[in-house]
Amino acid sequence: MIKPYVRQGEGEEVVSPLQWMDGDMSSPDGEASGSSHCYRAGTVSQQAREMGSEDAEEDEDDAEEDQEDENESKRRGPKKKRMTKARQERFRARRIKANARERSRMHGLNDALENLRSIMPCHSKTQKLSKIETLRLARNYICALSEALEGGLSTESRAFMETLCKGLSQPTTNLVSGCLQLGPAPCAGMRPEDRHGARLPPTPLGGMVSYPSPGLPSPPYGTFDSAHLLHLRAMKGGPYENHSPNEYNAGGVGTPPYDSPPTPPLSISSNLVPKQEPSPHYPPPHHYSSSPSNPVLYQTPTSYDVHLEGSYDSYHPPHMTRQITSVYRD
DNA sequence: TAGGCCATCTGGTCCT
DNA sequence: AGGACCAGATGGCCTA
Repeated sequence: MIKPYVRQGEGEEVVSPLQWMDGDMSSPDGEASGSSHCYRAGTVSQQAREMGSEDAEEDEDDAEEDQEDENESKRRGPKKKRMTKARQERFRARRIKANARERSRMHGLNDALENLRSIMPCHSKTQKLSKIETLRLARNYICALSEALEGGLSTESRAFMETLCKGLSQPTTNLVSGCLQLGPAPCAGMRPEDRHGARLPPTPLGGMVSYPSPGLPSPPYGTFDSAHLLHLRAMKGGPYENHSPNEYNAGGVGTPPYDSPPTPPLSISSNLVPKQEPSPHYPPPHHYSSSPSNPVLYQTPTSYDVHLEGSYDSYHPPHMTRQITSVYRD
């Protein structure tokens, strides 16, 4: 497999297809580029045609121009300028510059996104939030903090976490709840009766009632940066009452509808406790599907749920080992 | 192997 | 003319 370029940061020079396409038309590693790899096959071959040798170009230009003149006379708009070699070179140089600018622009965008990630309440170096999830979580975070500021939401309440998790994918929800050392928030479409484990009595939201699972280690999802919330801890918390499921969607802002299901109480008292040693086999996989209208959405009950509300010491899915290991190194 | 995520290239549009 | 921004296309990588 020929790579036309490598990503930056890997110690190799970035080579654009346009650069190696020029000259002898061989790829950076010396292979002929004819069939094995064209970065954008159609475009490259088209450009190869445009940038062919001057002799061939002259002949073709003459022939093509005759035909083009016929078409041109029927066509409206400005006549297309002939691509002289000088124009082609200018075009190519401009294109290369534009590509470089676009690259750096996207790098800037990614840097900004990385900055955003770093101030998210959930931060994991290994299980990095995707771009879309970062934006969703950021939006939720702002909403949740706004509610907290207005006094309607305790930062320690489960509702706070639910607000954080609105519209997030199940893996991200797990990450957030893991950081908060909560069980995963139940997803829309998931019936309460599908959740295994003991039925627990309702808890006053915002209270510190805890239903700890015996020996429940904190999942290695990442770290919940409690410093983000410290300044809010002194604020009055309160029941999370007037929160309609779709209020955040009123402005048509992206996040899919979230039907808040009845939420079984879980331990929410530990979001500010020191990080515990995580289990090396956490989390087990969740099944989720997504659709354009509702990306998070369906979670089949798994043994994970059993473990969350009971003991999950015995759950060691071997196929998760790699992910867990990497997170564990975090 | 399919699907998600990502980086990059590219052409179009708008603006200066 | 050239830069910024955008969206579509493409292919690589990773994970379930």
